[in-house]
Amino acid sequence: MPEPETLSRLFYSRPTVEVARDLLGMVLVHGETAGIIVETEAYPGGDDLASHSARGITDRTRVIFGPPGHAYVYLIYGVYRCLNIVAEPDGQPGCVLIRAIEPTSGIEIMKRRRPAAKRAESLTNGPGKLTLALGITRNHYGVDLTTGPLLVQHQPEPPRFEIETTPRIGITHCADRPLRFLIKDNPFVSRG
DNA sequence: GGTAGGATGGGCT
DNA sequence: GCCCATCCTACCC
Repeated sequence: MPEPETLSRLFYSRPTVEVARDLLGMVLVHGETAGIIVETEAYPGGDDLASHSARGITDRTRVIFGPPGHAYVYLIYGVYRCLNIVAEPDGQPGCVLIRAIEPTSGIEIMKRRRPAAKRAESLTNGPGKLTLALGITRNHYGVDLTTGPLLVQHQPEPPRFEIETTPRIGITHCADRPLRFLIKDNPFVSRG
């Protein structure tokens, strides 16, 4: 049984869409809690007006233009936090929103952090839910995911799965672009 | 089964 | 001052 391997900087230093697809099936780890990434969205920047980086470098978007493999965390609707992972080579914008995970470790801890979740499937089936369950806050803005304690690893024995592609959720600009990726028939995605 | 409305704060014009 | 890459509750089939 091989040891789980942490994804390297090179993994993230590729086109945003490729990184978004390849992150499916990887394991997101934070402390005692962990889960398999089952749903992502690509925000490639450039002419994609849905991307926060589309209007250039600001205090908030600076990390998206920096070296890949770092966390872009932001506050949404004044209430929740969304976790993104920076892609593309250093200097080019692009990040991947983690939208849902399938819990694998620390499920009791997650339940304590998510008292509103009635079923196991609702623990982490949304971007705001999974950051609560994993204990991710804006203090994680800019942290390096290749070193931890927040990191992404290969599954030792990855199962086979099909990838479904759809438009992204909850955006107004470029709402027709097929940049959302999910594991087909996985019950832990935010919506089928 | 479904959805309308509110919470709540920071980023940008 | 307006706009959100969301979630939960209440209420209605």
